Amino acid sequence: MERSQIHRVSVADQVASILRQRILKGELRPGMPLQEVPLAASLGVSRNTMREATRILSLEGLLTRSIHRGVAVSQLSLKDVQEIYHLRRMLEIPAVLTAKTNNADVLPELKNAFEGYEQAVQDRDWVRAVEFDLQFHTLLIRFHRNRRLESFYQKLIGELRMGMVLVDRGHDDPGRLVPAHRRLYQLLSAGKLKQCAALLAQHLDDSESRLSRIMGGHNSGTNGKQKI
Amino acid sequence: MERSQIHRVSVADQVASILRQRILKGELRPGMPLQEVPLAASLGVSRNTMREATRILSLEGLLTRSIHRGVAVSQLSLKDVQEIYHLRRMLEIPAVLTAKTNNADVLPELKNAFEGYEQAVQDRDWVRAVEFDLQFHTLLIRFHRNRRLESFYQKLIGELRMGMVLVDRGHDDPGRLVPAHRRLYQLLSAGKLKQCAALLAQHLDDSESRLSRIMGGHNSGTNGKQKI
DNA sequence: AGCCGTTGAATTGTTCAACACTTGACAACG
DNA sequence: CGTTGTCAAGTGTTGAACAATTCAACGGCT
Repeated sequence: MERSQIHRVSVADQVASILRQRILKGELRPGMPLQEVPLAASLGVSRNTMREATRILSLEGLLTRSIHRGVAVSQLSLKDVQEIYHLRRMLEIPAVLTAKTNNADVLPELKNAFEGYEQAVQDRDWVRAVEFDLQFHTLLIRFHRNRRLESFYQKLIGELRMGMVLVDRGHDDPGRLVPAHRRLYQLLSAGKLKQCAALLAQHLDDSESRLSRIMGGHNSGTNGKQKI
Repeated sequence: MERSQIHRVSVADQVASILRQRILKGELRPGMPLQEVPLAASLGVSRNTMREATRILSLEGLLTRSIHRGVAVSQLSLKDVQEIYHLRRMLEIPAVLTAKTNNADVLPELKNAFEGYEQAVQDRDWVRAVEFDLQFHTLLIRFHRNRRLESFYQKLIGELRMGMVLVDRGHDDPGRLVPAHRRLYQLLSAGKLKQCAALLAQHLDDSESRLSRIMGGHNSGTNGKQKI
């Protein structure tokens, strides 16, 4: 009868979590404005609490504040995507290269992640697929054994998810880059780190060009407004 | 008569800036608890606004929230220092290695930074010295040309400053690692990137061991309490 | 004396209502 | 047709209140 932490979280944090999930699942689309009063009322919290929640999410990059104009779900530009992938390359590739010894605990989780990915793709559940995809890469970062880096990386990934979820709903045959994960895992567990890093670099390039192609394609199709 | 941005910042943001400065200057020492009501009153703002400000700073890592127990200025542990220096190495060294072409605009700023550093050390103004020291390294990061990375790095540096300012007040002959900056600049502007990277690695090692030695030394001397 | 439950003040978490300020749209006006 | 004034809607900020929780002090108990 010991709970590691006895559910001691403030309401503001819970509200932030709820909104975060909604954004990451694509329920709240990029560009969509959020009004304090109705939103607070719909969740049964006060306006001040809602403001604290939006403050949290805006510092995470998921919401964009514009003074006296309200908050809106952030919109990724192509430049943002470039920037984020630049960072992913910079962080993930060294991660697998330093993975030689201390991977005993991470490997099973990696396996679980790519298997869940494959399953989700089979089920045509794109939201879950994206989730597993990015969880796999987050696990790679764990090789660095650095909490701050991990939380920074997860912030990045959160921003990406926003963009990914809403394009994957379309078509664009996702799951084409599924087998890469399995192969990455195999190379990693075999200790072939340089090969793994090379494949990862290519995989990231694929992923980036795929995402930015779609985003550039019908940019105005997903959301015409650029404001806020 | 065009101001790029016409002073449009919320009170909460301004309060956060003020507190941030006080923390970074060492006026508010690590471990020190901050009470909402007196603090809000002293700055002439309401409690809610003060709460938004502390929310901001806690997400930056400068303050630590403990539910129903209040906020306190964060305290760096030795493990934190290790973690941050690990990241600094991971980010700064590749930065100088990729600095070959696009350094025209950064170099003058670098020069300005290390000259300001030398001046501050001559004046025995440790706060300013630390500021210039870390500004120099922040400029190195700029070689990556990545806004998100820069703001992440600055968050890291903010945490370090907290720890540095309060140990430098002591003795420990700061300024011993002054000449390194000048030399780094010279190597950089001469295009000797590999030498520069090597020196930088050594410089970071020096800096880390110096800081952690002092922190480990009279840990209980600077602040006995470990709570919150 | 030492242990344990209770009490109560102090502080934070949250709500609520009010007002000031800004924005954006619309209509009146030249 | 463009400019200007007006106005509603929404955010920014305040102040006061109440609920929930912590912490230390108190007092009874063995």
